[in-house]
Amino acid sequence: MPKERTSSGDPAHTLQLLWRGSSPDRRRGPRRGLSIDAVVEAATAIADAEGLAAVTMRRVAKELGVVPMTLYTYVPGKAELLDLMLDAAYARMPRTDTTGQPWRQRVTAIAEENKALFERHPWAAAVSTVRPPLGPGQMSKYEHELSGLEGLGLSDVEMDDCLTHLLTFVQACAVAVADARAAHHDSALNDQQWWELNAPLLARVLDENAYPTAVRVGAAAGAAHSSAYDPDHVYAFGLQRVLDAFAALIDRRGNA
Amino acid sequence: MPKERTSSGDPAHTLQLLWRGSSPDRRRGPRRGLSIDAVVEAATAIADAEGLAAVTMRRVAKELGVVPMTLYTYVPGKAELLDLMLDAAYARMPRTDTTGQPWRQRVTAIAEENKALFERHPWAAAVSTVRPPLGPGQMSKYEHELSGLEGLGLSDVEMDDCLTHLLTFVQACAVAVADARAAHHDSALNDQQWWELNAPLLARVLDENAYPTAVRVGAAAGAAHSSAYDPDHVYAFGLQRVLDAFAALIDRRGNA
DNA sequence: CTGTACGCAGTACAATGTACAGCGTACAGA
DNA sequence: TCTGTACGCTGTACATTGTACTGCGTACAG
Repeated sequence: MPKERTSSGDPAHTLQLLWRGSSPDRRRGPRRGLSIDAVVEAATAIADAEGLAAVTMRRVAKELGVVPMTLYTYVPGKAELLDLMLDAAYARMPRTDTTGQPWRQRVTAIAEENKALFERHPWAAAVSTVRPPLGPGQMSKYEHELSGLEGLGLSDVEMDDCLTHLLTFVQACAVAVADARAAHHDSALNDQQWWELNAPLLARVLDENAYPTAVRVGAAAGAAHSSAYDPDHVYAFGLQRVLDAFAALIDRRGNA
Repeated sequence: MPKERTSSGDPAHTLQLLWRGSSPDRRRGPRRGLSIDAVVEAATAIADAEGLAAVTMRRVAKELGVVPMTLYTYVPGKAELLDLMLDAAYARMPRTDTTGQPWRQRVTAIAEENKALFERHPWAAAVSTVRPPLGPGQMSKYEHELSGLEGLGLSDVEMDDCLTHLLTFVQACAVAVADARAAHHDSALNDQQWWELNAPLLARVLDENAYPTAVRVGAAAGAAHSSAYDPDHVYAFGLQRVLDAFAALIDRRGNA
């Protein structure tokens, strides 16, 4: 499926919510029983504990002791709620100060911070960021991460390119982890069990002569990690590749 | 959201479907009006034209001139249908013969084949592959792509690692494109229009002094590509990085 | 004191995957 | 040739989702 969050609402209103624009004038009527932050916090708690699929308007409302429709007086819709959740999560990310450290450590720190984000909030990997939440959290994150890439001799455009490349990689890893978790959740099998169940069945229908390389390499990879797909290894291996790639780009620039 | 497809059904049955296991004995009752292939083909046609969200059991059934529940006599459920769609798409991928070419061209060819897959079938990017469809299409694809990585001095495990890294990257790019398409579809705005709408609003709430690097780099990146996010550029830039990374790994191995 | 704006609640609807039960067909065995 | 049964297909039904709409009561502005 395409990812979640396709806010079709009014951009101005969404931005006002993200930046917590003050209420325009004195409020009439009964006092508000909740706050945007409370709604976002409740939704985030549910998502952290049970995954994004558990975040339904009814569920969030129940958690807050109100009826579902009440939420719509705080948030225009579910898409905007996801925007707010994501920007709040960005805002809460610890931002390591790596000034003075060698660039590989600085880039690694950026990756680790994002990895930690997705470990604390696995659902965040599943939220589309092609139209990012343009809130203070996102801005501050972007500012912080770009700072880590300054002084390497990269152009501004290359800095953005490299950051995008790095974050795309980390998010892709997180998506895989989240998918595995979701599959585990509603198939009652974890990845290893699933493979152990399928391997012998596959061996029966698979002609080893037809796929010699696949069988050989697949066996080697399966033996090397405990399972056929080891997320930690994919991340560790991939991060080294990304660092090597940046090194090549930086060297090229330095010699030019 | 987590991605689609969490087949909770019987693995043995799913494998039998993927490999088109013959019906065990002589059939009784009325003759079948359709075939698995027809169902898979119809679903794929809908997904290609209107996205994965348009693929509902009711819609597929209507396209085939049957009632929704009829599909369940061909396929155990929607998850398995997605498995079959994906494996069929894998099977149909053109497999370029790159024997004898330099390794960069061979790796590039693998990337391009996958990019083409996602261009022809954008929905494929949104289907989770942490538990891949273990069918003939997937197997043949894996065999083909591994062959392209042989003879580089990489170990079997490294071949698998590199392939995973490459495919993860290409799929991540495709996911972004698919997300943008989906957002365009149900917000009536394409990415460029969305940015043009948000940029001036953002400028009003954004303190330029608080995010100097972000504003500077963001402006440069936005000016360099026509939009703030250019999928083609992200792919082209990223592929070069992946190739550089592989080069570093291969060189290291060669010198070891 | 009163009118009105606004927070909150309840009902309602369309869309989804699919469980379940019934109906009719066409082959297996007589 | 006749009949029982396995099986393809249909129709109805249900739980779950986001959210539009309507009504009620509150608390501040005048």
